[in-house]
Amino acid sequence: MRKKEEAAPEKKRRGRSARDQGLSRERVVEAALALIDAKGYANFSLRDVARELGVYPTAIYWYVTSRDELLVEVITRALGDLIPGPLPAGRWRDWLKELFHRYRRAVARHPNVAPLLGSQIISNASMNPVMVEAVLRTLLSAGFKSEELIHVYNTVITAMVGFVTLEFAGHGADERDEWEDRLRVRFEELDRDEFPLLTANMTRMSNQAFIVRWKGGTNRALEQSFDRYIDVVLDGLQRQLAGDADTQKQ
Amino acid sequence: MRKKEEAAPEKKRRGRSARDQGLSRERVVEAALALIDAKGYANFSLRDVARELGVYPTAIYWYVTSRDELLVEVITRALGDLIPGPLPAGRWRDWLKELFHRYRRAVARHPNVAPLLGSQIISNASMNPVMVEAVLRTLLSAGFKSEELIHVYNTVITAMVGFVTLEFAGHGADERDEWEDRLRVRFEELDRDEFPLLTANMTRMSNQAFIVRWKGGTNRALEQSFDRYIDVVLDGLQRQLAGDADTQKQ
DNA sequence: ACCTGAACACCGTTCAAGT
DNA sequence: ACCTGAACACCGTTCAAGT
Repeated sequence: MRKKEEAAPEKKRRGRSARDQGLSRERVVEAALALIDAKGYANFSLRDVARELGVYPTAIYWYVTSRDELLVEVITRALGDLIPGPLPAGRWRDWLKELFHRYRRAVARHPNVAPLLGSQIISNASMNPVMVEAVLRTLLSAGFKSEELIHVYNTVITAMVGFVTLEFAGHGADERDEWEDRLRVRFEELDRDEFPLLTANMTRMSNQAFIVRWKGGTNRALEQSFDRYIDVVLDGLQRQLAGDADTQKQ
Repeated sequence: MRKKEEAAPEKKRRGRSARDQGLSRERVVEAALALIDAKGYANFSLRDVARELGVYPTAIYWYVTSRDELLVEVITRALGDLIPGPLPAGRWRDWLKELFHRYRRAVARHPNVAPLLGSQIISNASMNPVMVEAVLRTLLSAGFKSEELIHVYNTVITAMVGFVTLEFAGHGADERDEWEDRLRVRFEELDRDEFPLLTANMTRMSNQAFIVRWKGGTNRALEQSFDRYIDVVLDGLQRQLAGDADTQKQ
């Protein structure tokens, strides 16, 4: 064997030739994530994964039942372990803060998966009961009552996912330049009388404000905003907690 | 004319036969949104739009330069006008609350566009300078300083988009049932000792909590959570405002 | 058990041609 | 100006067949 490498599915054997000791679910997921990292989600295809691994497209289906199932697995792998270690009692704010930052760092490492987060099947699908349990524990220890637990929980998940998704789910690497130009032009054309605040704050806002920015968030520009956002949410939660205590006393 | 309806591109002339007085950009966008509403974003295709309008797929390109451009237009149409009317000075909380609710109501009317919001090209692309300007005006009138304006602005946009995207961007109508079953099974299998809080709060959380819920948010189940979330954000913003005032006095 | 190989029913988009 | 019609280079997925 290894005499007649006939290159049936156009074996390109790039890098460390992929077909070494057969496929596995892990190798398929790994290849998929690598491709999304490299070429963006918009250009992702199962057939590319197969090409990369040097097999026929249909071989993938032996390890994964559909494209969507593969994507769920990719997300799970990209996010990794998010749960902070246990913290001293009363430090629930720090625990949540750490959770949010871990999430952001994970997505920052794989910005091209962002379009899949918070939308699509994936948000529900990659649900991790261990994380849910840990968040609930933290919130109860903070003093939230179990009637309101769901709502506070939802607030926390939104806080974690919402900002970062918006931040990184710009356009794929390819389309970026094109959109940059279009947006820039649109903004330079804005009337100063009609949009006084927007034009006045242009320099400050460009590339740092959602909707207005034209670069994807692969850089650290929005980290400040993220921290401010987290503080707002945590302050809000704490106030609600204080409010509960008040109504309890009455 | 009208004698030889040869049905070239399989004219199905469903409903009020589509080809009445020629195409237009508006009719294309309208048809696209209607299709997404009816069959979900996952099943959306340009060719379907053409079929619906009784024309060849390539005819679409006369009114729209690409699939993505069409989608941007669809979003814009689905969201409609979000900006609340002017409110008495000092009522910035109410103004923002109204903005958030308008956004949620718009998405609730077209839940299938949710996967496009907050992710994809679309968040930036459908940027509306009028809205940006209005938000900035409200925030400045609330007392936020212009150095921190961007960060507060980003917080507001996240608050608006994040929750609602998560809420409605479940699975398309088709896939829903399948995922329902899988998730339900996963949860019924959870160990009570390993996940005490999760299993104890099962009844309360199912269908109401992100990640845990298996039904898409087409119903009103999460509206309560949304209102709580909004309060948290607004409380948080107000506290930051108070904090600013304090440091200014020192 | 694991993968090939052919085939099906689709896509978005380009481009020349018609009217 | 507006649309047809053919064509290109792709898709995800199914299923029988090989080893």
